[in-house]
Amino acid sequence: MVPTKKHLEQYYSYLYKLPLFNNLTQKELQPLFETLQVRQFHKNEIVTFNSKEHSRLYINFDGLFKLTKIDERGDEIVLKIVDKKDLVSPMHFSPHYDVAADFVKKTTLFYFSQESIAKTMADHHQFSLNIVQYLANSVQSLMLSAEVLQLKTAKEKVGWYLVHSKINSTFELPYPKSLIAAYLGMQPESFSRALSELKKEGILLDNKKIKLENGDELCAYCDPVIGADCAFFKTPNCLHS
Amino acid sequence: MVPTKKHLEQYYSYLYKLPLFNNLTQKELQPLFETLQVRQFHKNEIVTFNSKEHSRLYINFDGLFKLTKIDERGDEIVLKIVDKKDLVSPMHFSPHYDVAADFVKKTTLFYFSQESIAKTMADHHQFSLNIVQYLANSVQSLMLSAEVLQLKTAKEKVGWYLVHSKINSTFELPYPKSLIAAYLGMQPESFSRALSELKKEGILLDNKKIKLENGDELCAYCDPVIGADCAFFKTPNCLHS
DNA sequence: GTTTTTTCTTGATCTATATCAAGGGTTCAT
DNA sequence: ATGAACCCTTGATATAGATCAAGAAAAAAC
Repeated sequence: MVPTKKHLEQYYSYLYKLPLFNNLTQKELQPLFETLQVRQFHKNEIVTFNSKEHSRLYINFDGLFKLTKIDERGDEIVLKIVDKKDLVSPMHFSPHYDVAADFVKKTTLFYFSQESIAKTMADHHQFSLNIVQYLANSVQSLMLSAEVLQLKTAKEKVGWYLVHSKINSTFELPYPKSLIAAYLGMQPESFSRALSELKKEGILLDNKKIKLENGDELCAYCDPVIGADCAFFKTPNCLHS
Repeated sequence: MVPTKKHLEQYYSYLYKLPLFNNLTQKELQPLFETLQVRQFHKNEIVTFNSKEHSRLYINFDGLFKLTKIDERGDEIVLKIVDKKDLVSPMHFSPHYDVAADFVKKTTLFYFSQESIAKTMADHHQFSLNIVQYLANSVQSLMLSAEVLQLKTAKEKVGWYLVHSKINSTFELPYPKSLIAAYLGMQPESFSRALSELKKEGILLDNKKIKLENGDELCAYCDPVIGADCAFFKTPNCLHS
């Protein structure tokens, strides 16, 4: 899909603000931006992202999808919830690896071809650094997920997710509970039961809004990486001080 | 530790062959190699790798260790088994993330400071590309681990690991069973029981050597990424054909 | 080559979470 | 407003793998 001129200006200013393009000027980015492509996916569509047909870098402009793997039995893991401004780069996968993009909402993705990205990396060292930063963040968040999924109990997983929501998105659960449950590697029933356990500790979920009795109940479920973005990080009240 | 001149030559030719330095000449690498540092760790030593004190890129020259996270209860996950020639780059972690390096054998690590690496990336675009490749591989192998750990049963996990060993290391289990069990997120007892299940399918482990009755019994546990390195990949006998 | 230590196996039991089943809320379309 | 999906919750039951315990085998130390 080729976007209209009018939209393009709007798209460029959206892109320009993304961390991927940090410390690069509009002028430097212009040649890359001119290769921008746009594609829409409808709700419930499922697309296989492999490096053969999707040797690209995708940016979620608007919408929501999950990156998943499904096995022969139909069991699924959610590798990543891809919200607005998030990236996915099948261009970095090996030719034999693939994941499914499962669209939760109607979604508009931007993408750049592997060649455009490679050229921009060659022309602007800063862009290479940004790509490295993006991949390093991906590595770290996958390591953190592995830790959460393997070591935490159901209640701890849910508590941990609520801390994230508290710190990032102003006390609100950003997605349906069943999506979060899948991301945490548990069944919706277990998620629900974990929530009722947390209620006993003064942590209440009222129509997706997190309500706390004292305000510090979630600190027990925090980790230092997400904690660093908390207003109370390393104050006497914080566990990571 | 400053290595002697005699050792240095040997070290350089070792390094030069690593994928990290693909498509770079000895001459291009010389300035980086001159900043090489070496450190030894003894068996059972545990070191916290965080980006504050370990803002470096480590290369395992000789020995074996595991990258782990341990929680308050003492439960551990193994994020990666780091064998000879493998890399770990705490320099890419956020300042608040850390992992433990738990040395299984006496180990000699090489390392380069973040500054040396950054300079080499700036001077040689190819080196940036190699760093990107290394991180992309890390992302992919973490995604694959997540899949294996979450979706597979104990027996399938062990079968999957045996396929790896079969394809990479000539039918031999490279590490103690308890280490592999930990890497697969299971107890040694469960590993042992899984092995006896596999025995019924004609898959026998005789003193770390994998013995198969017909030769194709492990194919059921293969994945396409590791499968691509198998001699029979995409032949009629292969499940991924 | 014998002892000591570590690793592995096997059996009995326990437990957290999955699964199955059914009812209660919300949201959306008409 | 009313019905139809869909999502969530709660209860009963099942189960894979953990834990506990003890013995066997292998490796390391002397």
